[in-house]
Amino acid sequence: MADKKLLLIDGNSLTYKAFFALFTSLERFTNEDGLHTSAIYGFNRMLDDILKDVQPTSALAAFDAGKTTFRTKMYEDYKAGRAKMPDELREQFPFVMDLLHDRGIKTYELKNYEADDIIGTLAKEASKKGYHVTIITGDRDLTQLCSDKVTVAISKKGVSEIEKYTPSFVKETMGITPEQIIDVKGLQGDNSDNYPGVEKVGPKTAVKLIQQFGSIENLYEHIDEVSGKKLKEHLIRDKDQALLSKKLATIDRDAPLTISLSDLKYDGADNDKLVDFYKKMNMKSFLREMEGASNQDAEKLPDVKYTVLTKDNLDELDQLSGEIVFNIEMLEENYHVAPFAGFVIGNQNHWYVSRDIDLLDDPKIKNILENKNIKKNVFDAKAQIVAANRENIKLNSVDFDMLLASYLLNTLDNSNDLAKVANRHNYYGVKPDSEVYGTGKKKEIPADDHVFFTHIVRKALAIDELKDKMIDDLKKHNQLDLYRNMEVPLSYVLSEMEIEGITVDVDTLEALKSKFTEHLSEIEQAIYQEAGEEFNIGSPKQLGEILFDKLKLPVVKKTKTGYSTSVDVLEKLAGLNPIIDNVLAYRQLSKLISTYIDGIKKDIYSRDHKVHTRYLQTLTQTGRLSSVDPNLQNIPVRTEEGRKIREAFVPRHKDWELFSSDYSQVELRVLAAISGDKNMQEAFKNGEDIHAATARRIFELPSNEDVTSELRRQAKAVNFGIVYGISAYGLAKNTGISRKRAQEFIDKYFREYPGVKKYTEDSVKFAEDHGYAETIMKRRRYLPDINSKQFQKRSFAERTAMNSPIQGSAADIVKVAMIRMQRELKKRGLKATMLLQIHDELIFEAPKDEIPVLEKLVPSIMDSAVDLDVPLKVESHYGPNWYDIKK
DNA sequence: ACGTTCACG
DNA sequence: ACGTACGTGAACGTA
Repeated sequence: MADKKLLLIDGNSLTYKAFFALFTSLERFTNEDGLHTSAIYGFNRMLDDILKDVQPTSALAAFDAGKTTFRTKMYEDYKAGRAKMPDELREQFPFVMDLLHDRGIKTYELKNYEADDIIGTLAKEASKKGYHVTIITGDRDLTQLCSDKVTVAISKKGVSEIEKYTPSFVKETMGITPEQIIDVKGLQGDNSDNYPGVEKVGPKTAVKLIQQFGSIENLYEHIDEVSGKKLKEHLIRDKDQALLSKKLATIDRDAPLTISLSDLKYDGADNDKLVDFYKKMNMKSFLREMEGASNQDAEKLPDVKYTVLTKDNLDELDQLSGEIVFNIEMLEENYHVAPFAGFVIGNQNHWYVSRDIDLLDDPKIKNILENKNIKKNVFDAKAQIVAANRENIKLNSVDFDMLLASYLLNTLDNSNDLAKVANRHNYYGVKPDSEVYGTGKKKEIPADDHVFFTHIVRKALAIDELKDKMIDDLKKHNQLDLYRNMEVPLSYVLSEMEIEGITVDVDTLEALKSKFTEHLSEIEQAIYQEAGEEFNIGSPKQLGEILFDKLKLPVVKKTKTGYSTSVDVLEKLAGLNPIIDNVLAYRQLSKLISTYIDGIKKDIYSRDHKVHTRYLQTLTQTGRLSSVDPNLQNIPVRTEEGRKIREAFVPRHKDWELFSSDYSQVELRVLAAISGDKNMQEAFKNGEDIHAATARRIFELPSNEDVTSELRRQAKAVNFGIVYGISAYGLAKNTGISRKRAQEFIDKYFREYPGVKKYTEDSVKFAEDHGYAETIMKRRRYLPDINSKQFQKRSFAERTAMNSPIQGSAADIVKVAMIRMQRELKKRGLKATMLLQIHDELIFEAPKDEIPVLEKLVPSIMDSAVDLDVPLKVESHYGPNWYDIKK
């Protein structure tokens, strides 16, 4: 006889888990009746995985029967004070049960008992009868049911990750046996179930006590052996509570069930009903999977018709007008150099394709692409503009960029794979690139014309199909202005900057390299001397062994894998052994050589001696840009040696100069403006040094007294802390002051800047209510963890809620300035060219005689980019290279 | 592929 | 009791 396998599903817990895992996507999961379906969807995903994994012969889903249970009789406040279940979740429960029935799984609830007890009772009975039992839940407390016959699978983050607990795994992760979980819970209590345990005893202490004494009962028999006077007092005083809490935590394994194991046979789903259910729920991906499973080769992707373009049928394109989809297909991500695989152009009346990119150069196509009256719909406008430019075509009038729109709607929906983005917007008529092209070494353009052309046409069709809906969604978010007047125009600006590139002088890099290399080998020898042996200094592992095992330096911090040897650790050890300073110098030099000399050299194009970075416009969660291949936003500046790297960045013509303008304290000004804090606004309006002004306030210095550099430094740290979403812990750690002192600073700061205090509270509240944070230009960042029960997750989301509007609004401002700047340069016919953006700084190259113009023009455009209640301040510098840029 | 370290705003 | 300052990218060593 086959193995008997029972699957027990904690219905309530998994539905909850699924709902919150997909919380950010709540609005995406609805059916035609307006029913939310996120929890149903997530639940089904988990169910799929666990059914595949376990292959049960019997199954049951248990649910809670209601609020009152035998536990509320024992303790009135059990689970009291819980946040009310959101309506969007409550409405989904009946459908989760329907789903289970259609999938052939019974559901069961029992008055006065919780789902846990049903599961505990059946698990006990089944293991006696020789079943292997798997319990799937989101609740760690159920691990108390683990045994050699019972595995508890806990769904972790998301809907797809689970962790399986066996008795040995419980021991390993928690340090106690499954049976002891209730003892630990008895001592520590449970906040979410609202019972107390023993005062001042948390998880750490509870586990330690139970490891020592085995159980609560035995602990109280040997109460005299407990070390710690206060601890003992608390234990004695709260004894009754501890025993009660243990009882509350204990799952009842003898509940009076009215069903038996023989009722739970599992024979798989009722496929017809399930198809109907998925249709009703608008769950196309599950439908497709079912259809795929029943009919392997008939894929339910749209059939597409297309014409293969040749030199001889280009006249047909005349019929294209109004708006078209256009896509040059590239399999590599760097569109400056990626080989072209082919292209698609057209609309739903007619698609045209070809592998021959040179066709684009024919006026019959070129005129369409350059025609400003024909709207272009694309996926990743900047990539398409740059790619078209390689064929000497100006791709005018991009109207819809599916990637950009998706990113603005939700910064997390920014995959470079069109199919993934389409799926996020409930469109499934296109395969992921990986399925058509393969991945890694095997990635290639399909040799079969039909396979390749069908795929790129389906991609084009997806863009066309999704345009109206996504534009409409932008409207609903109030983001149409952000999309049309900021991000799309910016794509053009960035493409021009990338195409232009910045010149790098290789000889300067080489000269620096030989200097650095010489210095490096001296330091290397010194380190070997001091260590008494040769080793790989670049290996944190070997370095750790030398410093902490051989030289016996004190261990300050550990990482997951061993000793930490990071800068802040080494700086604490600096006085103890001269080797430390040498290691720091070694690290700095090898970083400069590998990343900024050898690294940059790899990215220089031989054709023009320039680097052409790509700005990623749809990556960061705040709205900033990032820069890759190479990253030009982190070229060294803070140390003199590193700064020298900047000598190699030069204007493209002799006698030209580099010109740079940067915002001064833009983030603090944004904070002053959006918080409305009068005191901080006043300081900026009076042109004060904000860090000094802050120091005067928090240290209560007379207004005419000079601020010492030390006090200014401390005030600056607090200002930074505020921008990052302050906590006493973080401020203390970063500045080296005590946590108490840090808290005093923060308190004083908030008294002096009450508007800022209100801002921090309001921005958290806004995120809690709306689920996202927002910038001055309506850029959004969703914060799913803002209502998390886990302190760490929630705290992080709260800091993000404070920081994102600040960092994001600053990013908005720079973007506006860039667009206006580019227009102004063109309008005035200047030769000056915008080359780089480094978050709060714009860098140009220009003939010397245009420098006086730029000195006036750039700051005036930057400081008037937006209208705030606080003035923006801009400073400018120029010189013959990026290093010698001076006032 | 992942973690650590370090470069920038 | 919890234990992180916000946002990035590249190189390297280790698995």
